[in-house]
Amino acid sequence: MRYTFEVKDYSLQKTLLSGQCFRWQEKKGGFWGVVGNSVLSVKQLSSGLVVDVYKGSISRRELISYFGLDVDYDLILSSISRDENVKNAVKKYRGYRILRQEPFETLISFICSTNSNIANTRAKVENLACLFGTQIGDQFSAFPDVKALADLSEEEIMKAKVGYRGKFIIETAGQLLKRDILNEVDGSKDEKAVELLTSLSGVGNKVADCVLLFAYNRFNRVPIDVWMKRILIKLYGQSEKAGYEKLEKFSQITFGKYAGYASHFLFELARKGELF
DNA sequence: TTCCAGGACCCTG
DNA sequence: CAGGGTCATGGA
Repeated sequence: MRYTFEVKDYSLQKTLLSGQCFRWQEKKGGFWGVVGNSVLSVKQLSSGLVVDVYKGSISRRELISYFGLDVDYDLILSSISRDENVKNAVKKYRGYRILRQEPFETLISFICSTNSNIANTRAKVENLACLFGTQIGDQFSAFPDVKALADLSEEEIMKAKVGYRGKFIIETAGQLLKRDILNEVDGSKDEKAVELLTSLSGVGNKVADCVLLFAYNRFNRVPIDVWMKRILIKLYGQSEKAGYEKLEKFSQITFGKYAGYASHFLFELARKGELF
């Protein structure tokens, strides 16, 4: 099955190799990855995207959702470009998009990201999928479902090299098995959503915001990681010891309704050493 | 060898 | 609630 999407200003490279998702790999001519239970190959055209469904099935509507093709990108860019630094970042990084990923996978992935780096996180997430997810074809695996992770012993999950996060992952999956918090988040206002997410083991403010931004597309959420903090201190005169909420609030006021989008442009540039 | 990486947790003061 | 130590793992 093949889908084509006409879209301008969409860079697969910038989007899929950014720090928002962890399972895409670039091969000759395209990107390969797993979305839900489908193995996809995605190629960049000047006029848009071509998605080949290699295994499993997925609808056009689901792809539009996943790749975030249903947003007004021009509106977002013009909104965040009112800030000069962001405007500059957008010039160099135009085409970067925020995906709309599956919440559970996003949640576990960002638990894995804590006190780690992106490359290492990718390995952990891939290990979890290979070891505990349903195999699709001979080279890919779906991300494991809630029950598959909840049922693991600490010893078993250590095989995925997730380190001390293993306990958090098992506990969080167990909590979700008892109560469908990720569904409740969907209908909750931001403050309540953060409260629900941070009630999960291994989830603090930063991971909660990543989930809200990358899985629920709440573009006003601004994950304050070490990079964003550096940016806010060096470029916006914020205090070294400002707390999380203060920095996020400042970002929302400074960058506006799509502050999360703005922060990711700055983040991607900063971590490449192109911002300072 | 030591330090650090998209932090969170737990314990003190 | 602010400030510390601690937590596996891999790469520089």
